[in-house]
Amino acid sequence: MQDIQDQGSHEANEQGYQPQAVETAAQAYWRDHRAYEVKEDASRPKFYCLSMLPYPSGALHMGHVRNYTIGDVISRYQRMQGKNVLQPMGWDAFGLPAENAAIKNNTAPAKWTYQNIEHMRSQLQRMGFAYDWTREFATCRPEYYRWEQLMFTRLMKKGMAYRKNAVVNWDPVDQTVLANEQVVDGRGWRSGALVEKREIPQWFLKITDYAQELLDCLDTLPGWPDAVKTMQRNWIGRSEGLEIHFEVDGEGEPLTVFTTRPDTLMGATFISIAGEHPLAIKAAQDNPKLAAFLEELKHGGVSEAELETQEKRGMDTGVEAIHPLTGEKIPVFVANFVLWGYGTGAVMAVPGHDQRDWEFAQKYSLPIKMVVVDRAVLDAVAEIHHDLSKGVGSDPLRAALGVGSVDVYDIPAAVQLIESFEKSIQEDSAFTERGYLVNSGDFDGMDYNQAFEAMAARFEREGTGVRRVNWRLRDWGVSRQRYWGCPIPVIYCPTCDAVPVPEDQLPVVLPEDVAFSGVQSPIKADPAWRKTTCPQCGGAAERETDTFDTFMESSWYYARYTSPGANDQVDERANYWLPVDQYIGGIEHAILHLLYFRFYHKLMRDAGLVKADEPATNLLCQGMVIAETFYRDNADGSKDWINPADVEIDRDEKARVIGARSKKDGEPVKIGGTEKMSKSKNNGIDPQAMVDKYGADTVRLFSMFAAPPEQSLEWSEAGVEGMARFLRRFWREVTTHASQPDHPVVDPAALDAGQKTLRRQVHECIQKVSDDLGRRHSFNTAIAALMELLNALNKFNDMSEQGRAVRHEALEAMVLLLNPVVPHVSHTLWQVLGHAEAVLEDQPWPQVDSSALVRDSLTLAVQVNGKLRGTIEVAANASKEEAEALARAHPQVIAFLEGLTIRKVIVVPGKIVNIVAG
RNA sequence: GCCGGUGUGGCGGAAUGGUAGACGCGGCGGACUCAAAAUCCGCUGGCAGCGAUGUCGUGUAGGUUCGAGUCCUAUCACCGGUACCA
Repeated sequence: MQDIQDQGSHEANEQGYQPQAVETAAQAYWRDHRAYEVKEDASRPKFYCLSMLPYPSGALHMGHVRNYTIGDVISRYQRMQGKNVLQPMGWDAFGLPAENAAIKNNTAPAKWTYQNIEHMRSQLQRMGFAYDWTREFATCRPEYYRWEQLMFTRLMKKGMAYRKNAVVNWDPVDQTVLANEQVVDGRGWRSGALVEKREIPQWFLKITDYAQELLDCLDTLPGWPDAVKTMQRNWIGRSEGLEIHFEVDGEGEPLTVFTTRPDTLMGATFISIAGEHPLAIKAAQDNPKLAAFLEELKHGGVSEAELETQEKRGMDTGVEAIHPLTGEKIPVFVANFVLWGYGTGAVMAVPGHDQRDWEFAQKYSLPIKMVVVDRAVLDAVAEIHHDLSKGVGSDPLRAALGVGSVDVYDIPAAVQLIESFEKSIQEDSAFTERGYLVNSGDFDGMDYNQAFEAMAARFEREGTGVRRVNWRLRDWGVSRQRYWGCPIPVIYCPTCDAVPVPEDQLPVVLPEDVAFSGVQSPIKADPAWRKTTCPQCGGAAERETDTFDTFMESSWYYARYTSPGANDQVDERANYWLPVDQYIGGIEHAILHLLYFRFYHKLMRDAGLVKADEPATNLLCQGMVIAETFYRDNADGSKDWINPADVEIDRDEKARVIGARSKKDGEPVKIGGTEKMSKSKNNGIDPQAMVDKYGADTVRLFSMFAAPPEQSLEWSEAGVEGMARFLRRFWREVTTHASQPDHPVVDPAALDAGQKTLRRQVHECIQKVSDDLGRRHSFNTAIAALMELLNALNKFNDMSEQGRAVRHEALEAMVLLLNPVVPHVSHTLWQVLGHAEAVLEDQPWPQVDSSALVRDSLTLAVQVNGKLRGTIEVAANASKEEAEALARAHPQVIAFLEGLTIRKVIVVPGKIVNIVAG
């Protein structure tokens, strides 16, 4: 054994670092030893590390490489801590791009998808990720989606799934429903036709039933980023308010509005309703102008971004509502910013105290009333009232305020203050802060909370309104009018209506061998597929031809990995592995996927399938991978994007970038800025090409080193070369050392000063890398610490016995510390250092020897008035007084203190001495 | 529009209220070489100065603090999401 290793290290030394050979050998070893296949083991703590599964779009991109390298580093690190680690991988295989590719390449979506999976799987394997491949699945397989269909039928029976009409983007030329992404500037991306809104019946899951729990449980997730939790809170959007009924002239039914600002009710000067509101539709029947306006509102897409940024427009319906407090008649407008489906589709408009209403009122010359003021204005109002009445306590406003002690009155000033406040509401902008009520009769002087309570009590007593908790969150629409998705397991019967497909008839299988033109779904076009019999009455019936939103599959895949082959959605094994200990994926999933994922987990919990309340305890959101863009202008004004791999950079004498040239023709190209890697800007860097050129370890190392995980990562091939250089230097350091005939053991008592210093650096490095990888997930600084240690080792030329012993300890530690990031290199160098072949994740993680960390002296910074003036060396155990005395004696300090008196000295032990003088 | 994030040398970034720029890239100088590549050594925020050193400096404008890149207020720019892209 020893001979073989010596020979191996000798060869390694001669040839240097050969990434392709090293990686092939390590991967073969892991495969042969089934190194990353795991089973439930109650005797060991488990760790479930999950990266968001990829959509099989064709080839791995750098975003995948980054995501999965982070997951792999955490997985390998946790296993080296003795955990039973599950790290699975699979394919989010249904989706729109397969349909687009099918049209473009004239292949069936299924075939295209399976080919992509084959290719991308081999790419993942080439990266050396420690996955348990026995648990792999693709979500487009009936073995997977049958359980999702089963869950849906259970939810139908519980009343958690229901059908209602909902608005979609309709392309009138192609006669299809468009995704929001397929609507560009209000037009269909292929046909170019003006998109219309159309209502069609669709299936929904009652996520709103879980709104409160989804909100409350965020507080039980300290391991989730605050940004994600805040976005989810705002998305769920709990608000407490009042529903107020406005009687409408000539209508039996009152018009109901929801408001979170009932305190501003007296300032309501009109009502805005959505175009889809029944009142609007009715009013339009004998008002052609209004009918034309409603028709116009139907143009354009349905996305919130589009609706909220369009110009605010409206039209008077001619209908008048009666203000419930004043009895005044106020106009009802149709407005394009009121959304049908939020609240009641009608809002009371208070232009004085809502900016959007204010702008609308300005545009349509509607009255603006001031009913809420700040404290200073309220006091001015009170003073005037006091002066006029001269009676203490006779004025309800004064009573509410408790203003009785004001004895200096300046009436003209008070009037001026009130007038200028009112003028600003009339002319500048709405006053939207909470304040105190004026011009509101009995409610004058009240603050927001008092007014809310008083209004609520009054309306509830009179039966004209009610307290209501409103949610921004809407039920999850899961129907898609597309082919490449999981069929919704419903049968429509003329007598029994919508019937869930019985369990013994599941799965409803999507045919894969189809011709796909892109205009219509093959299962919608095929009457034979549709035709079936009703499970209840046995009569002729038809299948649902819509498919599920693909977020449905990605909402429970994490649970299926725990229970391969289970005869239900999951089995008991799920409760061993769940919840996921570390989930990793892009920040773009902060709301939709991660909310559906949490919701679906609660559905499974309430079906008795899993026990935990939340699916994942820790979440890491990694940033995008970006790259420089380069282009040339074409004659027609368009741009010709040139891949960064084909461009050379020109610099001036100060290394500033002054231009770029094509490697192909040497002619200049323009620099277009750094952007997310994309096909459209041709700035994608192919991971495969990088792995072929540098090896997987170098690519992994760069993607972990170049930026902290949550930030965007700029790809730089020069940076990649730097990583390759580091690995070559490390390789040389280890192989050179290993070629020594013996490897002595460290004797701490026998070390000289230089050896002690190096050993301290080694143990400081172990401490930092352990903390950075395990707790902070600060991979870039962990790698920087290892680079620093290699630089220190490089300068350490001590060939004495203890010198070699310290070096040996350092190199063994480095091989293990680097293993999570560059597992192939570590696998090989571990043997070079004289160990038998092993799964390195089963080796214990290096431990810090705290006695090696002890220092004799420390460097303190010395400041005068917070500005650095020098440093002092103090004994490690020096007192504050000793540190202060040394600082005062520093020549620079003395110079800066000349003519000043010392007022205070702040000593922070081990850090700083700050002398405050003036 | 709304919600969330980011902003530091020529570039990627470090600094967990305590010496701003660790580490890497790029650049400059040198060694080795017939030469080049690779490798190794040294220097490298701006301004002033031979130098010691001084001074300015973390998007912008204020504030809190003995001390702010870090905390607070306002503001600008860019990025992500915005419910049918995944």
